[in-house]
Amino acid sequence: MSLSAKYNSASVEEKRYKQWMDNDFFKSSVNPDKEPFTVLMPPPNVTGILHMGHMLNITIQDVLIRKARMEGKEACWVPGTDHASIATEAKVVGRLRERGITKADLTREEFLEHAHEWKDEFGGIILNQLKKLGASCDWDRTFFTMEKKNSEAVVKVFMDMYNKGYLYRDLKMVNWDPKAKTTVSNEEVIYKEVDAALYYVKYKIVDSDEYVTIATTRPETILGDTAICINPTDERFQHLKGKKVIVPLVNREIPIIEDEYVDIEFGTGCLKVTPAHDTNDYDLGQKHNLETIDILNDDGTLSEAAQFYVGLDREVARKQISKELKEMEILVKTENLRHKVGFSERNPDTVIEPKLSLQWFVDMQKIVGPAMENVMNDNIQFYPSKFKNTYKHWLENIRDWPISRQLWWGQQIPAFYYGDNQVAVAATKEEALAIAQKDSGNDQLTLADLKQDEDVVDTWFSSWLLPISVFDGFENPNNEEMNYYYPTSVLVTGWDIIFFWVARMIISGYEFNGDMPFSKVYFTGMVRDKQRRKMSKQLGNSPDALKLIDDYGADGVRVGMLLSAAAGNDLLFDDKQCEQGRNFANKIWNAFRLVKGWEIDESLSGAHNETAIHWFDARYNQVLTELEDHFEKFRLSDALMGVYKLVWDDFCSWYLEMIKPDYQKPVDRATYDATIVFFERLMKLIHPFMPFISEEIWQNITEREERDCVVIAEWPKALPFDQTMINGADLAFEVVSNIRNIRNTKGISPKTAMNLFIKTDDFGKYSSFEAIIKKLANVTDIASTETKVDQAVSFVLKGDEYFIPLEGQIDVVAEKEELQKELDHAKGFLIGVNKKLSNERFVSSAPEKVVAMEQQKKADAEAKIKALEESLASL
RNA sequence: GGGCGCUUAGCUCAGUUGGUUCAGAGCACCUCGUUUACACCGAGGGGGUCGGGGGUUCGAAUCCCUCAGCGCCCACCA
Repeated sequence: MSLSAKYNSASVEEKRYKQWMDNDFFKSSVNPDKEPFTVLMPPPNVTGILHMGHMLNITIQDVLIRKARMEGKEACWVPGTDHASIATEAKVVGRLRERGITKADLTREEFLEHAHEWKDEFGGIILNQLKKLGASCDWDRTFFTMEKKNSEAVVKVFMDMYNKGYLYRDLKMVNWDPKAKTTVSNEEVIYKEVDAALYYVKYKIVDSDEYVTIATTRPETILGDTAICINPTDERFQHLKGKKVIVPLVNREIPIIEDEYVDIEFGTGCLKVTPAHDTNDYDLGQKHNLETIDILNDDGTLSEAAQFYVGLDREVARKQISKELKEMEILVKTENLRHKVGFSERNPDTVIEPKLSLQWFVDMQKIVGPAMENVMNDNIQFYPSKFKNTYKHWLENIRDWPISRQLWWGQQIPAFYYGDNQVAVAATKEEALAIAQKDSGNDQLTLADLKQDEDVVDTWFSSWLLPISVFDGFENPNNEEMNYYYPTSVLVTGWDIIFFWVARMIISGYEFNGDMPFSKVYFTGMVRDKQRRKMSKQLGNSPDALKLIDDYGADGVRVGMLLSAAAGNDLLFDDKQCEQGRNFANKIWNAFRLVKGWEIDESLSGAHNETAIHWFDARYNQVLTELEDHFEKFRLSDALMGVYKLVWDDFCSWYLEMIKPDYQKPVDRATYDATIVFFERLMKLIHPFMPFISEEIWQNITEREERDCVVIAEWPKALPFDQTMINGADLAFEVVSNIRNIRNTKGISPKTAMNLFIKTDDFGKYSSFEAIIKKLANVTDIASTETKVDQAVSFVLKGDEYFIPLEGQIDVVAEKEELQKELDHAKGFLIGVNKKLSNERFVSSAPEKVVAMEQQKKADAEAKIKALEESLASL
């Protein structure tokens, strides 16, 4: 069989993924004999496409799931997609607009038809992309947040919370997205610093020729002013108390009120109050019984109530009004002001308006208790733990959650109104009617008297239930799957949705199922570009994920993502990292090619390569031990790097070079078999990180049964390892490196054989490594020597002295210089060690181990100095 | 305005309770190499007084204080 020198990822990936699927390796069912390992995938938006954040997130989950599966756990990874109410609706509206249709022209039903059409067209594309990455989900469990099971959960929870008094409907200041024309929660508002103008406008005082000047960034809201406010302690404005002013343009008389809230230092010290369009102003309005004039329509244009500029967008109106004020000569001046303005998370160019609105809210205070406690006491562990602080801060200051959205794409609120704004909350209109009749004592009410709330719930009101709803825990509490899979094992998600999702899932887990939804949370960082900019479509700095897979292979991309992904740290994405991953795959592939090319000579008997085999076995177990520790702490990049070096350095550079037969010579059976076993063991370690190439090699390194796949192979157990062997090899490797270095500096070809003499107290310790040193450093003979060797280059390691005779090639002067340099360094080192050891306080306070170590250092240094001095003297 | 975090080699970062292996890794870089698995490679090598200053200690990248710079989150200042 002839294998290409380049690993061809494309031809392998599809074939192997199909094999796994055909054998149902990713399927999971309740199995009491096994420990469950459950992961709920943070569902990507149903119409989304794969981006770098998904790649990172999915890769990490897949690594954890695959390892757990190999460890014999019942690995269950539940995939799904989110209906993403506001985002998807925005996309659908955009598409309709392209076709010349506006949402207002459609009925709810018609609109939903378009939305479903869109979903059917684009939905699920992303799930297929995840497969390309190798995601080993139980696809039979694929959920969609708007499917029946999840919708019913939402309705059930809504009713439950309403009945418990955790939900209420109220007229409050909310964040309004004028583009999507819906309320959004605080978490959906992104504050950005922008340069704005601060307008100074004077208002005429009633029955006086005087004016009072206010400062505002939003002159258009003047039309909704219902008071001017001063600080009662402000010396400058004592004479204004009890007076009234006239609002420009609309010529409305409004009072001057007093409140401590006003900052004397800011602007003019006079504040105009617009209760309908500012949270603080609203509070002032409540406190001082002010009229509320809402001058904005839902789409952000001025309303009839504004009287002027009706129908004009507020931002355009601002400019025109400021111009008009100037013409009226009541615009005193404008200043530049840099301040923060809230934008919509989903429509990043849209400024969020504070708006007074009747909405459904969750009274969060009533349900946060266990969520706080169980994270703080580490019942639920955060990785990295620093996010506990962020979490704590948010919970401590938690606000009520506005959950109604003025959208159609989503779960419609199960509230039915009748009579004089009375409400019945129920799953169906019929049930609502019964409640309504009972509550109102009016059995004349009919279905026609009930009207269901037009709004839908916030997307997150559906996703916060997922850990329970995906296992049908609302419809059938305590069902078999809930009992087995819940709580899930680990949640892997970005820190940016810690409030949106993580915190709320924890709250709902305790509230609705009495237990945590997961025991560990691994927070991934944000994927940024080399300049630390967040990857985004607008910037065009996000690479095409599928193209990356084409270019570097899924395994290569996974390695690329993982190498720089310490938990919680943002990672700076660079193609270079994927290239490294691809190169690694290629390296593995070629090691495989080498071994596959060997001929076995069954007649070669006796001990061959025993040391090499014994050594690599020890190293393998050493690295495996470290690996388990890294996994324990979710240090996946360290874990991968450990495997990377074990394969590349220990296995390829040392082990294979040690045992490699001469050109076109056969290998003995024992060495061959040991090498195949090592390959199998290495493929197991690689598999969670690089599933495809590990499977391909697993299948081809030896004969396999149909279902004998590395994906379900048993994860190796870390065994005790021979540290003495590892130390011995380290010394031998150092000798080899020193000799190679001599070749390099002296310009001696690796093909020129040399001899090695060692001056040591214990020549026996080299016996195991003699053959290895000879082979790797191209040394013909290794001999012990009592004295120094003339006409030789020397080096010293751990008190032993090594000589390479190089007659006629020794530059005595240069050699002397080098030895002298080394000697000086050793002497300096010795002085330092002696100083430490002669310090009584050090000797008496430091632990014995540390002192002993220093003494060993001293002995080593002394031996080295002695050897160097001898060499120097004889040159 | 509150809170959190960061500053270690050219770049990205590890350094767990202060003490073998503490100054590391990967990449990049330099030199050499058309060696019979791999140039997506091999061999070798050079880079940092751990942001500045002070303190605690026998001993500090690690603990404390302080200064400087950077990043993030939360919060209604017009």
